[in-house]
Amino acid sequence: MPARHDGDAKPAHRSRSVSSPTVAEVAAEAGVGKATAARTLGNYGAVSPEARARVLAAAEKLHYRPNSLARSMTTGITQTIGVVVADISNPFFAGVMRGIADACDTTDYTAIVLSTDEKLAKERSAIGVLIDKQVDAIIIASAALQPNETAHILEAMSRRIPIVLIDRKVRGLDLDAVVINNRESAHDAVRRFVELGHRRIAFVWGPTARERAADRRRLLALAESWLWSDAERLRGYLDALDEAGIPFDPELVTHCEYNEEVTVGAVGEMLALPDPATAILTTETDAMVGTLRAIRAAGLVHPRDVSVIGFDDSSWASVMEPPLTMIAQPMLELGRAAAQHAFARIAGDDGDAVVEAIPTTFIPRESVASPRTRISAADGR
Amino acid sequence: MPARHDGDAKPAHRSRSVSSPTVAEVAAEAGVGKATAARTLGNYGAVSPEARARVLAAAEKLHYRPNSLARSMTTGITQTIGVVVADISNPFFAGVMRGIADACDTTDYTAIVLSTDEKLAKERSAIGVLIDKQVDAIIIASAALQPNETAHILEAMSRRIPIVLIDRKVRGLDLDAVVINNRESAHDAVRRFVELGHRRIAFVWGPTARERAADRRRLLALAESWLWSDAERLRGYLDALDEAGIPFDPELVTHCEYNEEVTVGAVGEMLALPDPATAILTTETDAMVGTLRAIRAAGLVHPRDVSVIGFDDSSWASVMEPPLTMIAQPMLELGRAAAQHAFARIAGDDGDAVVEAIPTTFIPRESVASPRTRISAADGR
DNA sequence: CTGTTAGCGCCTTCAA
DNA sequence: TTGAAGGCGCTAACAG
Repeated sequence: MPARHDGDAKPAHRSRSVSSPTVAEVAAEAGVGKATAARTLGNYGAVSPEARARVLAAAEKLHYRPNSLARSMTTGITQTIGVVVADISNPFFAGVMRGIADACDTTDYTAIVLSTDEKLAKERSAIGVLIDKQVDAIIIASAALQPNETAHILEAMSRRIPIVLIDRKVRGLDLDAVVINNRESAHDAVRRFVELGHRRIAFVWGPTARERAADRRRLLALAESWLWSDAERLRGYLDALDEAGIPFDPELVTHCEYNEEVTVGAVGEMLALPDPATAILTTETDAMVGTLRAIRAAGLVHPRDVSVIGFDDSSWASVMEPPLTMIAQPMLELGRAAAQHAFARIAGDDGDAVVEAIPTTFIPRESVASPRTRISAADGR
Repeated sequence: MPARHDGDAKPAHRSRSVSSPTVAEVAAEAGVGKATAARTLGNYGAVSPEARARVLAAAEKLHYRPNSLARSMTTGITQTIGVVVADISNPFFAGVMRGIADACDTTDYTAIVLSTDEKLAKERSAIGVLIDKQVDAIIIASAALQPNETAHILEAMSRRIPIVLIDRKVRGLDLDAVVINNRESAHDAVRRFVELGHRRIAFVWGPTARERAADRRRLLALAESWLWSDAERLRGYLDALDEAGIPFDPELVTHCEYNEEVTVGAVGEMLALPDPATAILTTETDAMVGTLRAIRAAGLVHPRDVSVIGFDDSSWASVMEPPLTMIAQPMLELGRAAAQHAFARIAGDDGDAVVEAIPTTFIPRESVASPRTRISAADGR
């Protein structure tokens, strides 16, 4: 015990170094007990105003900053929430992240972000990292489709970490979720096409097709194996078709595999049909960009030859010629709301899981018009 | 000392609960000392293969997971890096963030993101948060312009936290920096205009003007008070003008205040000049979108009436009619490179600060052409 | 209201 | 190589 009887060997060795002062040092400076200093510095417990003032003054003088690691270790609270998304560079998730970040710095929380590229393996390891980091809550846009793919989420739940789903619900998971009203939004867009007289309405969406659904029922069955948000949009599309008594035509539902090039080809075929599409709803930016390229490649012009509406507004949409009618998603609100739910759970709220559906905003511009007479489209050029 | 002589009172009370097993528990299970278990679990020190195997088996059996907080507290290493940007929802920073995140999950680091909205106050508090969280390094796109605005960064440096600047250098700070070759990129773009015969070349950029610079020298002086990256682009623009012997005209340098609406107005004026701009270089997305709107509002068409080139490519640029010629920034590479520098510093590299300039990619499309004869532009419509 | 005394789970001397 | 013991900075439980 060499340093034992040399009372201040260690303090002396460190107190003048770069490292921050500790509660004990502040207490000494203030002439109070360690606990009293700790109480005022961590503001908990009760301290006399007088002692409190002395401690605060000492802390100020010594430039005291609490060691958050030590604090977290004893309290189990890290003031950190983990965010798991497909891709932080995707404008949608970037917007969501911003919303979460805003909510965080209002409440002195801090956010850790992890991207999964929709890969379950990466998602699993992301959850592992967050558990190890002992985040106080997790907000996740999960790529899990089936209940048997949710083990990692259940694991986090079993450790009593509050979890909030964002953008997508996951089957079999009874958790808070913040989503947009996908189904209604798609339904509404298609209805607008219908009202203008369109009957050949196409749906250009993300998921990769494993097979081409021959009929409506089959398609809906397959939808179970796609991201919830995509499936909902498909349902909305079908809802509107039903409502208008328009039969489902598999040739008008085109998979773009979340890829612009694939979209160009797929939409090209759709436009070359004997009875081509006269209106197109796209579910994401790449799909819209690909669709526009396909329209142009076919020598057509929107909205004269084809009307288009797309999910995910962007400032670019307003300078297209003509400007594009879009469905804007409230990304910031989505993120903020998710964070609020997370905070509520952290605070102890153990009520039933709540699903919050935030509405999109329909932004009418000029890419939608009545269909041209079929004749001109068939032999026009 | 109530629990003192009751050897396992506490362990018994917790070992079967939800909390993870500790090194001590693993050690007990493996029948070795705590230190030996700790050594193999934290893989440091030397352990006999035999003991090691037993410990690993025990850890496996008990589902041991190290408590990263406890580990961080004793080692001072958090395996976390902090990222401070203006706005994580801005596609540029979102891309940079993705690059950083990719580098992080290759190296088992984790990233915390904070947005500042270019506000120094928020930046200061962000740095404070990161210091408190004890991140191992900080990557920052600082809004600091003058050496006297860098106290918070110096503070972090004094705590020996490695710092890497990204996107912008900061005057007075001798730190690693990863940026793009702004000046050369702008110079190159303007030179292309010149080569096609343009003489009335405009520069539409972000910063808010405090005053309208009357001449070249004054403008450069003012540039000191703008973000480094913006100032560099301006210099590149002026370089090209000099090279071509084109006199600087203050009416062709328009401030858009990072705002689309402002841009529309400013560019509108520029297009209404007696001797209007025939080519425009924009420094960011909002500026480009605003410029396109202004061009259209003036009843003009690109590139016939005005040629345009802009910084920050986007998939939308390719579907504009005609497609836009753009300067693409390597966002992912920027992020990755910054992370690499951070890791190197964490690993102990204490060489001189290095500035890495990553080149942009010029993407020629169809928004650039030779200027029309002045006459038609002057009284055309 | 206050100070004393224990830990939190880990890494790290140190002596064996 | 190994184990015992001490300490990181903080909160928490308990007397006073």
